[in-house]
Amino acid sequence: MKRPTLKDVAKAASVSTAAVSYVLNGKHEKVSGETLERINNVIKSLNYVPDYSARSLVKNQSRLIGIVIPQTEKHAQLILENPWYSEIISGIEGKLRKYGYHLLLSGVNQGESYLDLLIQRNLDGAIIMGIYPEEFYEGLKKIKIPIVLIDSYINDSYFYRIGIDDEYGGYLATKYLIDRGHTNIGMITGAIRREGVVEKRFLGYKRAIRESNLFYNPDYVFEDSMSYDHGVAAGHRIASAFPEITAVFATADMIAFGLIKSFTDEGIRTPDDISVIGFDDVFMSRMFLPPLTTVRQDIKKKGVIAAERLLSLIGEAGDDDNGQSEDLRETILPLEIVERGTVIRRGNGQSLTETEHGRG
Amino acid sequence: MKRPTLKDVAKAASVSTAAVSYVLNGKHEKVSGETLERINNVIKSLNYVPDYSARSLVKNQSRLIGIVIPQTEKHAQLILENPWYSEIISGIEGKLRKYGYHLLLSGVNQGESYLDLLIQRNLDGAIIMGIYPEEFYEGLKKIKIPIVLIDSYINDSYFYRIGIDDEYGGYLATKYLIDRGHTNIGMITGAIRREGVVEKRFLGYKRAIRESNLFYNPDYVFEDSMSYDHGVAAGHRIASAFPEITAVFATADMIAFGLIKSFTDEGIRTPDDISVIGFDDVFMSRMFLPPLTTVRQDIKKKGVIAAERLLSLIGEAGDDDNGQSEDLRETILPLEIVERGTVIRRGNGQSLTETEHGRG
DNA sequence: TCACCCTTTGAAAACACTTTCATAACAGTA
DNA sequence: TACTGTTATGAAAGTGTTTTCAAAGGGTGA
Repeated sequence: MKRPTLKDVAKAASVSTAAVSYVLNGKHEKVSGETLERINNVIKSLNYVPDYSARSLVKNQSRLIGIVIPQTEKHAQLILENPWYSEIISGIEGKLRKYGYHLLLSGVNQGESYLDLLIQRNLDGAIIMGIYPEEFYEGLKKIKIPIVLIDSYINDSYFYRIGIDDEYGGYLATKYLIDRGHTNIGMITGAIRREGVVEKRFLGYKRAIRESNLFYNPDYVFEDSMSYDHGVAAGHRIASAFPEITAVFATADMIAFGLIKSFTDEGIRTPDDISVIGFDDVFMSRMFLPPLTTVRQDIKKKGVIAAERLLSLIGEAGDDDNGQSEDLRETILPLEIVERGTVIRRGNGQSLTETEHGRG
Repeated sequence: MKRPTLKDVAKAASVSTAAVSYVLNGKHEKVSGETLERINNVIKSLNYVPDYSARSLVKNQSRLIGIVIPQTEKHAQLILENPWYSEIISGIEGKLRKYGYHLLLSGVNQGESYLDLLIQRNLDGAIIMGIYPEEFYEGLKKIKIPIVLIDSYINDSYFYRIGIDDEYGGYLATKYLIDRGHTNIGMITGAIRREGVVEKRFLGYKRAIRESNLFYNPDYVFEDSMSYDHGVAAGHRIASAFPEITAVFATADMIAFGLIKSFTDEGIRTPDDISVIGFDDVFMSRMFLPPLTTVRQDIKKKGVIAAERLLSLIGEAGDDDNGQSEDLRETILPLEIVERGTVIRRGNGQSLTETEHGRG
């Protein structure tokens, strides 16, 4: 009752293993119609399924795609808690499975051992999220495997990248607040790292402020982590130390949720007392109360496109590229502001002349 | 510049491949200290990493664990959007990686092809979430692979199960509302399927009602899907057709969010006008405004335990079981109500005598 | 010095496939 | 009938490991 092998099938159909292999791989031109049918019958009756390990060994490809998710050092746990990742993975998985590829999901801290994994498991490609040390990317290049980077600003034409214009996003959000009469605008954000998305959004924030001839106050940017908790902490800090701030740009929706929560606890109402704009438009942003005004990117689509790009690199023609050969190295997805309930026009009310520089 | 193989290492160290294999697999007793060192040096200098495909082929094990996530038929997309899954996967991944296992994540619809995958890829085990057709489980049993079922009520001692007492959870939630003076209690839920968690929670709901000598009204249970959207729809329906309902039990936090949202849109305040209790305590429940009162289960722990159980089944002693050999086939995790801001005692206020049977 | 035993080593088979290449079979043509 | 060309088939080599088993090596005791 052992699992049948290709050899068993060959014997039962009284053909060579080569013939069986041919039909398994759809090389029908190598096999006559009659034997084809015979072999197929045996396969079915024996319940034969090919062994990927063996196949992988000889073909040197695994039909496995690696997905890399950054992992906090503290918790040694995936950042999956951030719904952003869930959404993008959902997009990736859907596409990949359609083409017979499977997902190898790994949390990665500093890149370290992932390179070995890539080699050991013969991965056919990888989709990488997050920012890692220089050496990681160098290692990636050495292993000659198709790589798609999501939200990375690594300036190396070796890699294929899917992203958004984060600088513009930051600008958009900030400008949106400025246009609504806000002049003291805080920014709450994760770590501003060299060439990371956050840095770009920060740049956009500053550009909007300067362009409008407002004063850029470094004290108004609260940098820590892309987390709910940071939002909470920053919210309390703003409430107690910066009453003049009337609007904040959170560089992630999760941060915005934390902000609003702590504002609420402090008795500051959103948007009546302070406006908040987020970034991402994760699934739950529209569920939040009040629904979050935010800079929307199509997260799931990002995943789908990343998967398509990878497939086409592997040679599976997964790209629904309509002929136009744009520069495939870099795909920038559009951004838009979705207006919901957390931003209000300042000066809309009555008492603002009285307490011009603050919420009171 | 090809990737070095074990054979290359052997040659460079002028030993046989067997010796190299021994040190790779930590069989140090087979290799003298001197050669051990020499081999290790060569491995390092050649940057050698073993090929899992080959190893897998001969050892007939892959160090790969399958994770099965149910998938909606419509969207052919993972249900990852539900943060519940993200959290549990996060728990699983953390544990498994520590032991050198990797995660193969798949969305599965009706079970169909997953059985083949299990065989093809030589998976060492699988963790299965969701409910599938009978044949799927039959197939699972035939392939003799360690399987851990999460939240399943399949009554078959072949499988190892991790879950909670859903009936009790439903009872707990409903009783909590009853104890706070509510008598007309709605239940909003996903599909009540044979032997599913939802059915159990439903049973608990009914038990609590009967036990308190209240009238069980089938019209008060809104069955559709475990989704935010269903919550929204049900909320509107309750607002327009069932003004006498003063509290609802949502069998998933996601549903509760939808409910509260639609109540808000209808001008019904939570908890002042209607109380809502959820189930799960997903990460975002405490972030919600108002923070959601809910039946808490430790989702991440569920994942960790599932992983541990699987590891110990595989023989990796991943179980931190402190000696007691309870019935490992079934692990029931505790449940507790976390009181936050969405349930209020009825009759607490003043006007309730006036409009005794309704919100007004 | 020899026999014996224990440790260390290496040759080779096995794992389940793919693919190349040679051959067999066959029909068609001169 | 012999030759050519085409197609269908199968033998065998190769893929990178693990593991068994036999042999070599080295020490010990007599």
